[in-house]
Amino acid sequence: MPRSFLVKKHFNASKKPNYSELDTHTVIISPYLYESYPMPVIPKPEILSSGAYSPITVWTTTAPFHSPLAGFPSALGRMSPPPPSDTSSKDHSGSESPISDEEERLQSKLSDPHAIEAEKFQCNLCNKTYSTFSGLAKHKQLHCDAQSRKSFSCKYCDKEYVSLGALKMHIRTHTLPCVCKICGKAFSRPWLLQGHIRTHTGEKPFSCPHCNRAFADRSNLRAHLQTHSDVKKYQCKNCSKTFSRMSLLHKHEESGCCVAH
DNA sequence: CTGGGGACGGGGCCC
DNA sequence: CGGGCCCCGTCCCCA
Repeated sequence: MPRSFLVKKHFNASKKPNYSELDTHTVIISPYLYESYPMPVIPKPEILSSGAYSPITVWTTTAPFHSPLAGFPSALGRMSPPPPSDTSSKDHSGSESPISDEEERLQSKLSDPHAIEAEKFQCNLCNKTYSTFSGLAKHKQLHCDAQSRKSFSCKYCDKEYVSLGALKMHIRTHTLPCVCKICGKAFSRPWLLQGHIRTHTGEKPFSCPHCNRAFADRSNLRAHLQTHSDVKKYQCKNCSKTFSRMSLLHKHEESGCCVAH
């Protein structure tokens, strides 16, 4: 599911949202998120505290020798498939399996003590080194990972974050503290509100260097700039036609070009 | 139908 | 740690 459109569906009935309904923020938020939280919901400190904080439990994590974030679910970032070289793409569903795999790998090296000597097992968190993998694994299990993999869970949905700051930022998307004084619409962040206010004022601070056309939104200018480019950003794998927007490429693909792979 | 614009949302990064 | 900004992305609408 697209990440940001639970919110908007409520306005589908008409072109322009009826903000008069926004006496509370209720309309903005998908109701199922708040079954137990009658609106308006003001973010309260406790949602960030112990209840939401659940250490360890989350990461069934990946490659022991990568960054602590290596196994972080894609919720944190753009969905990019793991590099093929990431052999840790084994099934991590069982907490023991990664270790077992590594140990298995080591077993094959046991015949060559020099290899073991050369391959120090270093904790990527505290830089301690171990001569055996199991030593490192034990260390990580008991010390570093347990501390580093703290997760901060959103009280309103099931998202989890590695930092409190990230969680707080996310929670704003539920509480929508920035309210437009003109129409009452609420936003998660001040700059989103700023952009919205431009729709009232007509201010368009971003202008195209090629045609001087002005835009209220930088992203829209960026998209517009694509229209001046011969080779656009999104290319069809089949016919090499390029498109200024991903959505246009998708439409193109769905309309038939790439159907018969 | 297609291409483009408008409005908006979310995570990450930087200061 | 928090705010501001950037970048990427989506949906909707219209010419």
